[in-house]
Order: sequence, then structure tokens, then C-alpha cells
Amino acid sequence: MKILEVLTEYGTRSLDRTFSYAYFGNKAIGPRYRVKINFNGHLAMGFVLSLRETTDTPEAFEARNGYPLKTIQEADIVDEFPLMDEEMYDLAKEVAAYYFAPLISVIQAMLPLSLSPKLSSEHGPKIAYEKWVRLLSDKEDGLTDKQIESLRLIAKNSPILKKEAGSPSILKKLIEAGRVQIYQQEKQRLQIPLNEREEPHEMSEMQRQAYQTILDSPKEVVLLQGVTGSGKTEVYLRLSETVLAQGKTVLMLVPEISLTPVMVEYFSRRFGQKVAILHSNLTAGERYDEYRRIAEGKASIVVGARSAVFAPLHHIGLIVLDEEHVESYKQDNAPFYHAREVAIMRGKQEGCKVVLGSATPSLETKARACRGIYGYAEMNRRINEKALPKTQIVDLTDRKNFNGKSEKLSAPLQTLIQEKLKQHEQVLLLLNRRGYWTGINCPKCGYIFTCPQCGGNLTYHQEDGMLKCHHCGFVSRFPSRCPDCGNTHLRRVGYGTERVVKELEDLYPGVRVARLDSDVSRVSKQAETILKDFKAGKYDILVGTQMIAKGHDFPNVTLSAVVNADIGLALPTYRAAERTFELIAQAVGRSGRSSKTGIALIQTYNPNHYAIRFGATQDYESFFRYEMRQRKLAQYPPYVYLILLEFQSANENKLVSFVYDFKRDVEAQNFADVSTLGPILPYYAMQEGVHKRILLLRYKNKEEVTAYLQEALKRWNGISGVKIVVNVDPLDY
DNA sequence: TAGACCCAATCC
DNA sequence: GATTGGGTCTAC
Repeated sequence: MKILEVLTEYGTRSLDRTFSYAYFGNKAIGPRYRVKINFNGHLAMGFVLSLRETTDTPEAFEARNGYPLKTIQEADIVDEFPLMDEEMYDLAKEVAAYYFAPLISVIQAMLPLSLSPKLSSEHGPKIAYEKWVRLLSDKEDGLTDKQIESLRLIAKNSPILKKEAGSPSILKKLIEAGRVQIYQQEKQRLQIPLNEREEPHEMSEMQRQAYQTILDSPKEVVLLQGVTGSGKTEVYLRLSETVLAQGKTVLMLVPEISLTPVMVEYFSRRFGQKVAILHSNLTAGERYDEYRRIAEGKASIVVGARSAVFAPLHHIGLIVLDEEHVESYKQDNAPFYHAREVAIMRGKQEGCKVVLGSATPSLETKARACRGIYGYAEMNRRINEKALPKTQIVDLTDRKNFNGKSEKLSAPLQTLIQEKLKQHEQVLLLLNRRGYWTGINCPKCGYIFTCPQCGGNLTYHQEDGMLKCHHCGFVSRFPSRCPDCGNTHLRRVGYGTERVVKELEDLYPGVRVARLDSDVSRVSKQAETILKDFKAGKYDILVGTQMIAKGHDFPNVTLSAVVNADIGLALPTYRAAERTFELIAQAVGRSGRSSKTGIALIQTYNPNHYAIRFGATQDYESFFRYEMRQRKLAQYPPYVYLILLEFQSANENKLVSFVYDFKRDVEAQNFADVSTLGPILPYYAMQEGVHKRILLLRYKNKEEVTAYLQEALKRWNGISGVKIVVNVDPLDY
């Protein structure tokens, strides 16, 4: 009898262990195969972790262990091969342990739907095939003219897709006559556009040095800090070339899906067909095809976003994380992994270089580079030696900056816009808030319209006339009266991108304004079209959220402005200053990218805030030093590690006492350097009737906390209807 | 996670 | 007396 140790498809803490099943069959099965199991009386998908032979009979097993084994039939075996190699399995284990996530959840996150160990994978796409026609002989004697016509077409294009080879009946005759043959081949659902091959560019001295520093560094992880426009991509390409020449593979990660096409083009121009794409916006079928192509070694370069860090490449020689500071590398739902940390784990496992590229590295990365944990390479000049744009900070608390025409756009900003419009140059306005009015309240009784599902503020969108909750997606029609006192006059406050567009149209009649935020880009291709049209000069002004500031190059933009730089500062996170610096530095970097000199303007209520000052001058090093002092004072990363524990329960009283119990439990351990912060009332303290509280663990010694938390989560698991969600290295709070 | 089981509340 | 709903427990 063989005994299989099987993980079920359920990703909960209490089921994060194997269950044993008996197997008597001959069909191949082993670790990392999927198998259908009868689990507690119902059908579930299982994932085999190990298999052992035993001389026990089922009866002897039951007598020893106190429970009977269920038997797996040959027909229950789903796969003919293991789902992943041992390296990927080891990586899954490491990720699961680091993020306190059930192993099966990590495995499910790694694999495309069709290969995922869950029952629903059976409804996933299958391998697609297409039929091809191949020429065997071009002898024409004995054929009719029609058949000869077909044969000549095939001869010219062999092999040719069957559906393009003419009428099926003639084809049938040609097959019978032994002239052609039909065969099946896997169909590639994702077509990556072919680009003309391009020879490597000559590297500048600065690029060559960075390239060499990275190769020579004794450290596995190297921070490549290069200002925007310094040519980091060429360094990535050269490193890739070197690694590919050694027969190894390359993993190239970009922070956002929208940036993959550009990067893919660079790589395919240089390396041709070897490039595969992997990100969550591909259809399930495309993802499945690309995944298999990579696993089978048919692609040696993978370009993709966060989830591509799990690409099934073999013999990785280089992992690059471009724009490593961007927060979208961190998954914001379980298992909450950060692609950078996973990339570093993979790099260690494969013994390959991990290059973290950024103009403005995250504090964590920069600090590690400063301490010599990571290697460091620098590129501090722009390729074309362009000067940075001039910047102007406008103090919104000073009434002198307003001219009575607008409360959102200051007088200096209006003047500049006017000037740019006259010169037929373009303007970029950044505002990190969507919608028209960002708050509705009743002036009579003070009632504030909040989301009934999560308690967040509701924003009015003029586009469709709806009140929306930006956090949970709740929508309702605009109310005609106050639900408390019946007052029909409601006060509308605040402004978002929609209202700024309206304001511009009022101030500058005839101006062509486009808006780009996630409301617009929800419609597919809309974002692409707007960006293209703006670049082509079909608009004078583009108003948008941060998504317009990332990675795009608008040569004719000579004024970029941040309409309200303070929004980010108010958010409940220790990274508020870092995010604000980021936004402003990015906005400033968007202006004057070509020959024309640019100007950047920042409107703020905190004109002396260091994040705004240093952002305006793009002075990363000063910002880094200042912010590091703040983090040290407040005891936040990178000086300490954080684990965020979110407690959820429908019963608020039970929840609160539970959190205090847990906090006391942590403190009773008397750890030398572990402290708890909270319970914190989260920004969104209730969602769909579930109350939430947060407890932050701060610590310096990983081992101590890890051991304790593993044990504590088991002990406190599922008690009295309180759910615990663990987020390691959170970016908020 | 899904389903079984138990117990109490609630119905006509 | 039957039905419904919520809480708790278990799975190999």
C-alpha cells in the first residue's frame, strides 16, 4: 500500500496540514501531482506533498492511528506530470513561511487557473490546438485543375493553416492522393508582436560602469540607482545578453501591467522570439499558454508584473525589478507577498543576480544598499544631459495666491496655463482624487453621506450622476433630501479630477481637456487612446491621477502641476511622506522632457513640508536622510520590521476584547524588542457588517517573532468567530 | 472550506 | 411537530 500525504485546496490556517490517503494503483503519481479526494464526505481537489510505501494493511494503519484511510483511485489522478519542479515548490514553502500564509494558497497564487490545485481548475481553459497542412509531394499528374491550384498554394506556403488551405473536400482528395498531410499543433493564444531585430546600442561610459559594477559585485542583490532618463533599460538589456549567452534565463519585472508592452518591445527587438509575457491581465488561456511555454523552456526571457515573479523559468541567471520602489509590487490581498522579497528569495535559491532599479529607491532598499547588504551601482546623469525643470511651490494658505476666479487653481497656475496654451505647449495636471464632489453633507443637521457598507466617504461622479464609495464599490443615486432631517438643500464639498476638468473648461473657453483616471481606464483601450491622442496634440491639457505620471513620455508637455499635494500626507500610513515625495518628484520629472525647458508647479497647504520641498527639487538623497531620521524617531521600517494583524468579526464587542487578549498574550512573552501598537481603528473599520481592528507588531529579531506567531496563530485560530488576517511588511499603518 | 450535527427559536 | 437558523466541530 502507498500512502499519499495530501494538502486540500482550502487555504485556511486550520487546514494548513496534510491528510493521508491510501493508493493501490499503478498509474504514476507522486509529489506535486493533483488528485481528487473525498474530504469529509465531499469532493475536493488535493495536492500531493509526498508518497511513501508501507507494509501496513489498511486495518493495521487504522488500528495504529485511530482513523481509517480513504482510498484514491487511478481515475482520481488529475495530472500526468508534477505541476511544478522542486525549486518552485521550495520557493512556495519559503514564501508561505515568511508571509504566514497557508502553503496551498501560495501554490495557487503561483499557478495559472488551469494548473491550480482547486476544483474550479477543471473549468479552466484547455490546451488549444490548430490543424496544419504540410506538403509531401508536389507531383501534379493525375490531379484535376482545382486540385493543382490548391496544391500549388500549399506548396508555396507549406506548412499552412488548414483553414487557409482552401476547400476541405479538395484537401481530402489531396490527402488521399498522398500529396499533403494534416497534423495538429498547440495553438499559441497570445500573439506577441514581432519587431525588427535591433543591434545593441553603444553604452555610455556611465552605463558601462554600472553594468560592470553589477557583474563584479560580490553581492547577489544590487541596487541600480539611476535618475530618470539615465538609460537603465540598456543596462538591463546588456546584462540579459551576458546571461543568455551563458545559456541561462532572465526574469524582467515591471511595476505595472501597462508597462509590459514597452519592455517586451525592447527585449524582443534585441532577443527575438525568446520573450514570454506573464501578468494577470492576460486571459486565462493566454496565461496558461505562456506559462507552459516558459516551463517547457521555449522562452528564456519573461517580462511581467508582480505575479510573474513566479514564472516557471529554469536556470535563472538574472532577475531585474524595474522601479523597485513602486508599491504595486506588494499584493494587497492574501498571501500579501512583495515581488521584491520573493525575487530575492528566488535569486538566493538560483544563485543569480537580482538587480533592483529605481531613480528613487524605497527606503528599505536604499538603507540596505547603504549598509552594504546590497551592492550599489549609480547612474546620476541623464543621457541627453537635460536640465531639470524649474519648480514653483504655491502656498494655498496664502490668499494672495488666489484671484477670485477659482478656488482650486491658484493665480500663478492660471497664469502659467494661459501662457502655455498661447504657446501651443501642453499641460499635465495631477490630482490624486477621482470624481466631482468628494463629499456631500447636510448644512442643517450636519449629516454626512457615508457608505452604508464600509463607512467611507461617498464621492459624487458627474459622469453618471452616481454617488460612489471608492473603497468598496458601493453606488447609489444622488439623494434628493437629507435622510435625517429631510432638508432638500445639500452641501457639496471637495473636488476631484472631474471638477477640475469643468473648472478648466470654464476658465479657458474652447480649451481641449482630457481626463484620465481609473474611472476612464476601466473601459478597455480608453486609457491607451487618450494617452495617444494627448501625445499627438489632440488635447491641450491632461488631468489625471498618478497613473498619468508613471513611465509616460510627453515631449510637448512644458508645464506639469500637482493640484493638491497634501492628499497623500493625510493618509494613515508611515509611508505618507515617501508617497508624497514620489508623486511630486514624478510630476516634476514629466515636464520638459524634450528640447523645450519645462516648469513644474506644486500647490500645497504645507509649503514647508520636507517631502514637498525635496520632491520639488528632486533631491532624493536629502529626502532619504531626512525621512530616515523620521522613521528612526517613530520606530518604523527600515529600522524595525512590521507585521499587521487584522482581526475581523461581526460582533464588535467580542472583537475588541479578543484583540486586547491577543495583545496581552504578545506582551506576556516579554520579548526584548517586540512591541505592539493598537488596537488601531482602521480607516475602513467595517465592511459588509464585519468589524475590523488592527494590531501592529514591531520587532527587530525575526526568529523570535516568527516562532511565537506561528504558535500563537494556531492557538488563537478560529476562536469565537474572530478571523485573523496576517500581513507581513505592510505598506499602510 | 464544506457539511454535519446540535440546539433553540419560531411558525401555524 | 416541523422547520429554520446559528454556532461549533471535523476532516485522513
